[in-house]
Amino acid sequence: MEYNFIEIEKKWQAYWAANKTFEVDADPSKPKYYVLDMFPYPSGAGLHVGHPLGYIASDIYSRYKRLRGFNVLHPMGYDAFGLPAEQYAIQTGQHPATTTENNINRYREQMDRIGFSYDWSREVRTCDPGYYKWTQWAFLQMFKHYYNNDTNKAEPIDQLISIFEKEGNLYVNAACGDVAKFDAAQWNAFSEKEKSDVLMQYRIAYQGETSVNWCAKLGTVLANDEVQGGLSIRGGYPVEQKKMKQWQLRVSAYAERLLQDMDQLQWTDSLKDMQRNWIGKSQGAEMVFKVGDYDMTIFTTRADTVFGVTFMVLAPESEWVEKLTTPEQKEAVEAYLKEAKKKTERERMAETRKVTGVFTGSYAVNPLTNEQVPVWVSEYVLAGYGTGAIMAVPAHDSRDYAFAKQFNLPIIPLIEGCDVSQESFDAKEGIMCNSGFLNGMTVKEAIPAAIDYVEKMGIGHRKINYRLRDAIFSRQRYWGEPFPIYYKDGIPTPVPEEELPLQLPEIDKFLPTESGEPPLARAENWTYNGYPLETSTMPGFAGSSAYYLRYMDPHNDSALVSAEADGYWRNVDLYIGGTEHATGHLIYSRFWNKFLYDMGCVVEKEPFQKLINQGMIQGRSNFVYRIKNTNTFVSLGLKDQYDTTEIHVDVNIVNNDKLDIEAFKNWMPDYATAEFILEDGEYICGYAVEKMSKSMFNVVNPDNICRDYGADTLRLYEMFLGPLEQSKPWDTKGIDGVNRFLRKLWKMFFNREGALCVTDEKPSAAELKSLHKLIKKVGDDIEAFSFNTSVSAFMIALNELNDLKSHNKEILENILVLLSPFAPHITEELWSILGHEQSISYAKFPEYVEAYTIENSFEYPVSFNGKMRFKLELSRSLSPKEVEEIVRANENTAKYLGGNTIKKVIVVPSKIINIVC
RNA sequence: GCUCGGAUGGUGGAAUAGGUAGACACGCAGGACUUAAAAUCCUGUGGGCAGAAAUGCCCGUACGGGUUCGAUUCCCGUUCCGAGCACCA
Repeated sequence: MEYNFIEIEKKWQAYWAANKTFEVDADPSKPKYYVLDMFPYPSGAGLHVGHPLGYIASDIYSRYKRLRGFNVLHPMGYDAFGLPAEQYAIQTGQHPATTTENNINRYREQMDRIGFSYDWSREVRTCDPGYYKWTQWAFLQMFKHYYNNDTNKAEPIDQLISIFEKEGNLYVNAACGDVAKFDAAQWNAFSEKEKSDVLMQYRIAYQGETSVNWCAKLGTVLANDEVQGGLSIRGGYPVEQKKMKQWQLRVSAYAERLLQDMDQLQWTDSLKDMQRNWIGKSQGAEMVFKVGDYDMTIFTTRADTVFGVTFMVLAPESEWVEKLTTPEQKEAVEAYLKEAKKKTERERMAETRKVTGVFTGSYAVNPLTNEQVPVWVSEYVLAGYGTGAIMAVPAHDSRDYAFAKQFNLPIIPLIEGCDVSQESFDAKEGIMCNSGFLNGMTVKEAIPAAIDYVEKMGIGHRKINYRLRDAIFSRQRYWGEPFPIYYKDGIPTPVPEEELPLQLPEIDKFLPTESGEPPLARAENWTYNGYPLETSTMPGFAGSSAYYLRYMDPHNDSALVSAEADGYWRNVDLYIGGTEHATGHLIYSRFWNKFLYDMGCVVEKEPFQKLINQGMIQGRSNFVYRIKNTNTFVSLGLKDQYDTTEIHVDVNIVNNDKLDIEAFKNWMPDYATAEFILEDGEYICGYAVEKMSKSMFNVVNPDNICRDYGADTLRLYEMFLGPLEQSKPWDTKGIDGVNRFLRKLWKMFFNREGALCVTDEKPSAAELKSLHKLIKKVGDDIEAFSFNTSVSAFMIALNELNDLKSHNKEILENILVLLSPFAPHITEELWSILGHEQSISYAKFPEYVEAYTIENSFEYPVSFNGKMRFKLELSRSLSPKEVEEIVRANENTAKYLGGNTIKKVIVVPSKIINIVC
């Protein structure tokens, strides 16, 4: 009987689907385990061999947990709203829904071939109205809540309104924008519009004028994590800063909780670091500097350096600029502002070394020295952080230093012995000098001492700042969730919840309108009760922020997730996905979850308990070398003798870096007449590790691998390639090894005639030893996500059993169970051939028995130097005399052991390898 | 610039509460089977030296130091590579 993987895989995939093997229900009698993959955006290119890496890992873990008796929730869906489908629609006129549907079908087909154990009855698609109803619902809840800093949670905005009616906002401590103080009488006298404007400053989902990343080419704003180096991540178009009115989410209100609650998560330190960095907490002080009649507040983390302040700097966008510019400087300042405004973000970055600035003409008074220092304006101060104004200490801040050098401002060193003639001394260490009452203190002492002092003087106070900004939540695009908001006489008003979902309207063209309105403005009757509806749509992260909750209860019409389903499944135990979402999705999702937690909708504070970042699978490109101006190609080893051009060649016509010359000639018409300079009769190609992409001809399609080797081989090989979390290049050439392993396994069950040849006798000690070593290793490795070494362990065990000529049924059955998470199809087939009627998924993970793995254990009481007693546990039997010799031969070791009682010494001939005292 | 991670044979990678470095696999070389090829199986495979051989000795985990009886593993410094952030006061 042959190992016909094509038939076997088709058969069991159909079996699982027909028997609903992997569909689960909440079952309080069993412990739950929730394994989640980051759902994919279904792109037109389909899956390449890198995409399923994480899915395979999570599938192995899910199947493993089932064998361990857990009720495993393992769902999959699609992040289906997004820019590529919309851009494709603009170019071709094809509706994004159609493109998306086609792509999803393709993805599904590809995933099904790999044999995943998803519960497809729970599939979600973010573009499905039944799904985005709850995205819109969550947005409305955020619109209807504000963040109370005293209770440290989101609370209904109605409560805030009743407070306003009673006492205004005088005693309200809430996360909010810029609002003037008012009392109850003033509030009650406000018009509807004024009230709406005030409340807008408090809402968690709010509309506000802000500086945004505007991408003219895409015609939309982008979030900070969608921009990199001044270019949009999608498309790579220039992005500029622009003041616009946008919907935003008050993520910043949750900064501290997002930071604190990370401690309870089992995420990698590097990922936590990335989030900590992004949140960017810094402790410092706000301090008031007098400028004429004004009190100007600045933020600093180095209160100890106030004695070294020699100038002040304002951000160009700061409101102080206008107030402080003197008539004489007006012209110069305005010219500078105009210049700064014109620059895009990208230009600013390119000129990062160039120091620019202008003097306002005003002077501030240093509150500790009473000296006057000039106030400047410069781009290097950001309006969005702190107060948009800083005190400059050139001696101890490199940016202030560069500025001082450029404009010839004084530099006063404040730390004993530091040299600031060439560069600033930024380190927070040393003994203070030139600093009045701080002299003689270390920097670490001086910082709190200085803050205490200014607090006592009433000119400042401790303050914590975060870099984390509120998330811009509107996009000027078509293919996203519409906002359930209409404008009643200019007042943003929510569409009633019971009328959700507010469905995306049909439009004829997907471009912005001629007047620059978003595409939704093209829709006819895009109104609610005659009032205009919001024309922006929500960004990509909206739909992906709570999808893990929806999987728990995907068909519920009356709630995002029922209390029962949420109470049982709680949160994701294991989340697997790429690290690229560290500062996007993984922050937004945590924020979203915390908001729902505040509302009492979910029971867990954090959505993803354990998180594994699978590495990227890169492409391995091959090159041929064409001699310039000829059609002759020279092999790698000889190319240095010629002037050549490196050309990518399709990796599918290269085997072990050897070019299939005939295939190459047929590859492209240009090469039909190509000539070759060979080495040893072969054409050897060069190679490089690059991103897997069509243009580099290095894309390997999983469908082809499944066709040629089978899904089980693909699964094993992807795991065998290296540690899950590490990025590594795909190289098909190693795949024969795992394929051979599966064929060997198959052969152990059948004799030459193809008849089943397993035997029923009791397993031998050697067989049991191999098996139980494997049980231990595989169990430990899966728990540690070290799948590559467990694949090796299977190979070793099989080699051992082969050497023993073992066909023992009991042993083989156990091995099938152990292997079933990795290679589900072949194990199901063999399992059923052995006479089992139920799927192997219902088997139990074998119990490890340590006794089987210890072959020889001897204890030798040995005296050495007349003092020590050795108790030896040996990997083979040795005479006591032999042992003594060995110990004597390792005299240094013996010295080290002096006086201790040795419990265990593992000995190999002539060397001691392990000593346990 | 700051933060984090990494460097082991021809290749992917094993091995760390410090204890036989190179498991497993690919590739390569040789052999068996075959008219031949494929497939399969067997043997060898870090480098150097000695030996007819079994084998023995020396060197070796990016580089330089340190701790230790013993370091791929821990500490300090250097180089290179990768990822993230980027004027966050």
